[in-house]
Amino acid sequence: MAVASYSQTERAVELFHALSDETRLGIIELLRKGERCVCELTDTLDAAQSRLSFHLRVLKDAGIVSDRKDGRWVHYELVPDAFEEIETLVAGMKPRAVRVGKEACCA
Amino acid sequence: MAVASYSQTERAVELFHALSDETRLGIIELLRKGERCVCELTDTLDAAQSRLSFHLRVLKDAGIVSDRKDGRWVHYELVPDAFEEIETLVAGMKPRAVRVGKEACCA
DNA sequence: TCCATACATCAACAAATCTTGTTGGGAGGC
DNA sequence: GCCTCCCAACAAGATTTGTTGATGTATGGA
Repeated sequence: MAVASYSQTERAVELFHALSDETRLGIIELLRKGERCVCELTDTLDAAQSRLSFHLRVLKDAGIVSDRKDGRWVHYELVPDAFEEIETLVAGMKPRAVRVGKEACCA
Repeated sequence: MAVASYSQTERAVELFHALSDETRLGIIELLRKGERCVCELTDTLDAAQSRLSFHLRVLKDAGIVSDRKDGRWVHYELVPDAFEEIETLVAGMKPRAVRVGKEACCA
C-alpha cells in the first residue's frame, strides 16, 4: 500500500504492473462475478495456494482488491475505486487530439 | 508484434507490461506533445541511448508507438488506437455494477 | 573515400519477479 | 486438549527484466 509521498508515475507503475500478469488478470476476471474466497480461486484457476496468495498480495498492495476475514476463510473482492483510478490514468495518457505539428526536432 | 493467434489475456499482459515502467511512461508523456526523435528523448529523459532504444522497442512491439525513418533520424509517435484498446480493456475489467450477492462460497 | 552522427543490437551483469515446497498461525470441530 | 482446515509467509531456485558498454549499420557531409 502507498507508504509515504508517492509520485503519480510510481503509482501508475504499481497499478500497471499489478495488471501485467496472466494469473492476476484471471483473478480479476473471477472476482468480477463477486466476492470469492481463496480456496475457490485455487480450484477455478488450478493454481497452487501459495502462488495465488502471492498474486493476491500484489493486487492487494496495489489497492485493486480488498480482503475480508470470515472465520477460517478470507474473501477477496475488487475495489471499484481502483478501476476508476486506472481509467483516469489511461485517459490522461492518450495523445492529445490537436496535433502540435511536426516541429521538426534534430533537423 | 503479435505473432500468431493470441489470447485476449496475453494481449492485455503485453499492453500492461509495456506501461509498467517509469522510463516508458516518461516516453509516453513526452510523445503526447507530438512526434519526437530518439536523440530528443535521450536529452529530455537524461537516459543512455541504448536504454531508450530498449524501451522504445518494448513500446513498439506492444503497438503503443510507431516509428518513422527520416534520413538519419527515427521519429517516434503515439498510436492512438492502442490507447482506445487499453481503455476498452480496462472498461471490461471493472466490477459489475450489479452485486451478484454474497453467494457464500466454501461456507 | 573517410568520418561523424543517429540509432539498433548484442553480451554480460544486476536486480526484480514468479514458482514450488515448506513452515507457521489462527479458527473451528472433536 | 488435539486435530484439521484455510491461508499467509518464508526460502530457494528458475526465469524474466532492465542497465551498461561495446559493436554494427545506415545516412549524410566533407
